[in-house]
Amino acid sequence: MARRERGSTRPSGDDRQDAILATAESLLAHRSLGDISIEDLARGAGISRPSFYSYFSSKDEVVIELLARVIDEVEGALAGLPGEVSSDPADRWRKSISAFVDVFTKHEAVAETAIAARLHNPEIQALWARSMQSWVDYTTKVITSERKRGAALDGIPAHDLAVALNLMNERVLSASFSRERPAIDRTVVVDVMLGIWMRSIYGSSAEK
Amino acid sequence: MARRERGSTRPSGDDRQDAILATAESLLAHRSLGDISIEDLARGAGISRPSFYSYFSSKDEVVIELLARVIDEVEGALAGLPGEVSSDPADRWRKSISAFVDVFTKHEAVAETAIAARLHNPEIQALWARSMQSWVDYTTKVITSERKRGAALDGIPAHDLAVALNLMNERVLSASFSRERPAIDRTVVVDVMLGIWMRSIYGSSAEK
DNA sequence: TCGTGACCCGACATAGTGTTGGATTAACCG
DNA sequence: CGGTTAATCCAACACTATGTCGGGTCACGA
Repeated sequence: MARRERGSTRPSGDDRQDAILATAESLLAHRSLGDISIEDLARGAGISRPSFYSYFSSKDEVVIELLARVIDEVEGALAGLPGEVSSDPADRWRKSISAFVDVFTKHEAVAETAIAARLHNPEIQALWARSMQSWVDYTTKVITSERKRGAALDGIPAHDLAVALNLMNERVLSASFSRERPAIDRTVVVDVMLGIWMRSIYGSSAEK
Repeated sequence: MARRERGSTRPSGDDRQDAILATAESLLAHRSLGDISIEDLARGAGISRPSFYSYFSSKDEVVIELLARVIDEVEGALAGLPGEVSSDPADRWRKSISAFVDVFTKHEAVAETAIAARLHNPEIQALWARSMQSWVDYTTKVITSERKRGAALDGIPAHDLAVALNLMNERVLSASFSRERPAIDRTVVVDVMLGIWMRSIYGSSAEK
């Protein structure tokens, strides 16, 4: 909000802003936010450090803008998911978990940066929370409808279950991508997560 | 490593080091590591800022020492857990999850700080990883033995399952304690986690 | 009492952030 | 086509925090 107060006679304004964002995303692929100075971002965009502040008031504001764009994509990905249960529940859940994984993969650097930066920045925290909330709401809705038709187990409140499973995905993916240890190999990570989702939601009967 | 090079004629040396650690832990209860300066730690321990460097080479070194002490406690907690299956599996898993939760709760500030600081410090990352690895190894061992006696489901590799469940606990607890949203209420968080563990390991038959 | 050495801190060097005010330049218009 | 305007730029400054160095200080043992 209020990230530029210049007028708009000159044509170069928005281009410069985009250049900063592009520089940030490309630098974040190789270094952490803390290792990138505002000077680096300014130089990358072809402007001086003070001029940076005409476009963003801090490094975090840049991350916020990058994250905001990813979140728009998240909302889109969710809208593309089936609202009703298809013939094969496992297939449906795999699709939605894969959608989550796809967003995470495609914007790996931004996601990792946001996860780290939210710890000291309430605004980033709020944005990330909004994104997670979208997934949780969707998950809760589907679990509830599966329970209504008698396919899914009761016992754990649907919302709590949805929160735990989505937080698990966030953490497990983060560990897999950043090659921490312990972690799950990238090649099987979706299968493992899906397995836990199926058993937690439906019980053992749902195993493949 | 090599965190003090003074000799040891004067008696005050180790006391000062402990004073720094105590100051750090108490300040971390209210502020994040980034909001605490070395000056704050030195003042709290009754020494000047330069003298701080006689005991620790950076703020992170202080965190490492605090975390190392917590980890010693973790190893102790694990040793106190039953190695064999008791009459009621759910009860046994509740005990081990509670042990994890207890450590996390008791050293909440250190745990949260370490989780945040590991993102930019490989040594903290390694220490935390070692702690998680302990839990994962224990979990893997128990799952395997439960499978051998035919009580637990096959399907997901035991190690992968153990990693995912332990990472879930880490993330879910962290969210509950720091009052993020979405999160699970503290009063039910153990029940929710236990429910997912039981269903993932045993299937629906294990529900209470 | 004096020497020794561990310990302490004043003062410095460095690096990054955020701000300011005057110079610069493009667009517009009379 | 030169003059006015206003957006844009950056050199230089102020501030904060980190990490370092070297000389001063104090307790102890001889």
